[in-house]
Amino acid sequence: MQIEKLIEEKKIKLTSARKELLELFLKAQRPLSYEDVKDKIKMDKATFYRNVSKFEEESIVNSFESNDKKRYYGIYVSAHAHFICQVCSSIECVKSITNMQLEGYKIQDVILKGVCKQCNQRNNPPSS
Amino acid sequence: MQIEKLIEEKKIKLTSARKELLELFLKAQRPLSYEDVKDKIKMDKATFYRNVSKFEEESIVNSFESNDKKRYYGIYVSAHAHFICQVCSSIECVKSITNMQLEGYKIQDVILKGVCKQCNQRNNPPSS
DNA sequence: CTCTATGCAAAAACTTTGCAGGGAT
DNA sequence: ATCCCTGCAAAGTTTTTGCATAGAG
Repeated sequence: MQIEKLIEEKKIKLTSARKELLELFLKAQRPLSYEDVKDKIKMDKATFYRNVSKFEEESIVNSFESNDKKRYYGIYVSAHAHFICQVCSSIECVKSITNMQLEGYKIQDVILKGVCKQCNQRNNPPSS
Repeated sequence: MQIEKLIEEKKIKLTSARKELLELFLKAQRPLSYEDVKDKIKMDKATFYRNVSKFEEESIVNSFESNDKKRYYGIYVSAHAHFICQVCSSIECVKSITNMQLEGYKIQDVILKGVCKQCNQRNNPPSS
């Protein structure tokens, strides 16, 4: 199974808390905050933060802050952008922006901020 | 002068605190956190946060979080990306990535995360 | 003069740390 | 059996709010 593989190659133990957490991240298909996670599974905040921190060290997940002040974590997918709507705070994965390059730099994550399709249409309906 | 123009068109008062703050943002040429600001000018945190929040409402500045947990604020410049190094936490403005577009979305800011030139070279020297 | 902005202090929100007990290898 | 992980509680950090005073238009 995918999760065992993710962990086994790294030097950390696969505990049941970690398994639950990674399963959730895989299922979610979008980055999650501690608040999101604790609504789904019973897990102490210390355990959550210590584990995502460990996962980040091992490059299993990456994270970023939204405009709602919370940090969001998700399974690391290279060349995969996230769009954060400044109006409704929704987060979407954007697959079309993949091969961005900057000479000499290593780009690990791309975050786009702005107004999402829905909010955009709500404020500027196509008929106007 | 630039600052009076920025403010006068908006519906907020130009106080001396706001003037100092905007001058600092203009001079800095990079986004600043409250910690950066209070090292340069004497300003209470409440005043800082209330003002940058007001500036954001008026689209005078925009903001984002770094990986150091702090929020950074700067004069709003459209189509202007920021690169945040995950190793040294430095922030750089990237002018070469300007015309990114996503059908139906309004992109207001682009944040790139990764490893900057300097840290990249330190870990993978060109000679190796 | 009126209404908004400021500074201080206290509170809030999110994240981290210390410690004792529990679980994986 | 050992060493890392977990949960709880307490502390830490950054940001927000309440209130009385000061300042801008």
